[in-house]
Amino acid sequence: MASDKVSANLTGIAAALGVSSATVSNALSGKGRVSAELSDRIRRKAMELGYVPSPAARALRTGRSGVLGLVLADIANPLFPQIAQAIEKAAADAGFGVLIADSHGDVSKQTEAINRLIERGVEGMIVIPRRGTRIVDVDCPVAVIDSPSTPGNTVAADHWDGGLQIGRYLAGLGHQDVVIIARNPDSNVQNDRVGGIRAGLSAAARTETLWIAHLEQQHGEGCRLGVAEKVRHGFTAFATVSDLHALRVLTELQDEGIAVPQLASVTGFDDLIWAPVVTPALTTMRMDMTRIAEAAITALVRAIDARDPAARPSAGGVIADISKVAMELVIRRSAAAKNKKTSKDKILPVGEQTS
Amino acid sequence: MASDKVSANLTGIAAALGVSSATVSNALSGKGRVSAELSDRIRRKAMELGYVPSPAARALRTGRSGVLGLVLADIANPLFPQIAQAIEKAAADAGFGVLIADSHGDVSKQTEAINRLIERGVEGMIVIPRRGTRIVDVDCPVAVIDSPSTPGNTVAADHWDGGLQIGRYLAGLGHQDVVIIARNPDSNVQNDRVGGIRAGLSAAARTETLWIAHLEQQHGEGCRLGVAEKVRHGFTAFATVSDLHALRVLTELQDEGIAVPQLASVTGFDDLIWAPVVTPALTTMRMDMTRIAEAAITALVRAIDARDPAARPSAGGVIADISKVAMELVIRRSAAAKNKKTSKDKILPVGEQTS
DNA sequence: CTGAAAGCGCTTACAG
DNA sequence: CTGAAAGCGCTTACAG
Repeated sequence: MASDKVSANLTGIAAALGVSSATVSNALSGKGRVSAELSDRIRRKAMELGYVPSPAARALRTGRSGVLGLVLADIANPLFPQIAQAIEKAAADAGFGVLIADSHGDVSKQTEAINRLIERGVEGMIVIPRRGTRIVDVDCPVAVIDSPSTPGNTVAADHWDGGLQIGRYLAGLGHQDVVIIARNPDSNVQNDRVGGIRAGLSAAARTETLWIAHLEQQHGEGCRLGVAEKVRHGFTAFATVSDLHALRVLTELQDEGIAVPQLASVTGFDDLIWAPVVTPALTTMRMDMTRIAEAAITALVRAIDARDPAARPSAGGVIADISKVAMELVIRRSAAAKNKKTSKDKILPVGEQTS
Repeated sequence: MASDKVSANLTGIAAALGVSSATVSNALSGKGRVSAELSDRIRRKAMELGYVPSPAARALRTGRSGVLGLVLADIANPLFPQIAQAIEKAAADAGFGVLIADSHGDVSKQTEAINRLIERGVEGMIVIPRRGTRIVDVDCPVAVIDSPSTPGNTVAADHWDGGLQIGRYLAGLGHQDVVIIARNPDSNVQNDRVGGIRAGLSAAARTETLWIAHLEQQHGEGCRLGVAEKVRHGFTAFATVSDLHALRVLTELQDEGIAVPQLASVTGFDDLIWAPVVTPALTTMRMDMTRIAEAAITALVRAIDARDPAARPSAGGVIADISKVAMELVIRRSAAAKNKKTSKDKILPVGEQTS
């Protein structure tokens, strides 16, 4: 019964067995300096007493807490679940726990959040920074996940290439008039995606970029995007930089009686949770969060291990690997060939071709 | 410059000032046993040396890590961002850090996740359990956030009442034929919401409940829900148990040319990120995550503090407070009075009345 | 008001 | 193969 347990520690196990705590430690850590027979007895006794090593004592002794920090500009980001899940998994696989800190999109709080994490003894941190912020001068290794265009970036999806793939896909479907939709021109990620989309369309294509932040500044949050109007002006496709925008475009179009994808194609980005379940299901770009998280954690752990323990324990700095992870096109039904009435239940073959 | 710092510790500060480390400790912790003048000098020196207390040493000495665990059935849940953000904030305000653990929806991994957290020295944990799971026998205080109908629940939104409010609202709008949509009949949260909705509708109402899990079992994930068919059979409203389902219903209806809310009303739950930006914006129920998180953290911290430090340090157990936090109806445009063509840009007055 | 000392639970050279 | 000892950096009675 759990209630019979006494707080077992190394000393307790040692005493119960009449051996030294050093031996117990060696046996349990499996460094092989203890005879197999004694090791066995020690392990059994540890089990029996429900021994859990004290992380505090171990951390104090070794100087390693086994904990990483995850700093997010805004936890409420719809992509956050995927990110957090992937980071947590990669960290756990590398033997680390992860402490979260939310900077609530506020630059000054980002610094606060970073400091809180340091005060809790993290050995390194992953930062997904707020647009335009630069992370410097943190007293521990830092891996930044942002966009390859961000200085000091460590890993990122290849957002530009993702845009390129979408642009080419749309071009391949015959679209020549496309509206590109993003939120904020200050975001490197969004700019990369927009640039890629433009580059992927045919050179002769007519293109127009809508920045939602600008629209909302004039008409208030959640305002209409005026996409039906664009269709009337001959645009046949809407390439957005996020599934959230794609959804907004899709429902606005449908609400105005414009059939998707028959009369207008819509594409998103990120393969967010609703992308596969809306009607029509969204064609989108997916990033491999698992690989991104693994790359970030690998770089971080390498930096942590490289730190000379004899030197300043606080040796920090941003890891600049600038490695890019490819994005993958997910073809569903919200984008179709221009001017071709498509059967609703048929998935179009991909006619991919360069502009 | 950061690079000039030597790992400053209490002893270092003490040595630099020619005082004892006990005095430095007392001065810095502000317990007031040190003269104001000396305290000042100590604080200045600490600042100058960039002193950061060692969390490991403090934890080892005091037996308190200052860290809480957050265990989620599935981080990929769209509600997770709100939850994590609120928990992180409430924990930080109470002086705790939060370590995350994802059980990936898997029951056995939930136990693993809990153990990992304990091995990292958390003083208590918040668990948002997988459907139907019961948390028992954890060696530290546990606060469960689930549904008030879940045994061992600590705090929860009042899901049943939320359903009741939606049901009454729809009844007030004149809806007599409503389809209730949920995913999984094993979920207490979903059952509470469904039960509440039914109770809120007029006794004479015709009601039908669609379980998405059943549909998908037959027709595959992301299959059509067949809502247009329901409209043809005289149903005028779709009360769903999540904005994700509401979105699915909305787009399917729109895709089939059925105008929302003119021909069919749709309601959701949780006020997820897209609820305000789709067209028409979703009428939904919002839960006050901040209050839920605060209640959970408060109960948890109380339990942690109540633990007799002289007794088993592992004294655990699930806190059963069963407190309920009211949900709030968010009226937007996706639900409207039955048979009344509404101007698209007008928000309907609430005609709330009991069945 | 200030200090000397013990001890939290580990790990790691170093001896034997 | 096993053990005695030191020490990680703090906090906390206890003396003075």
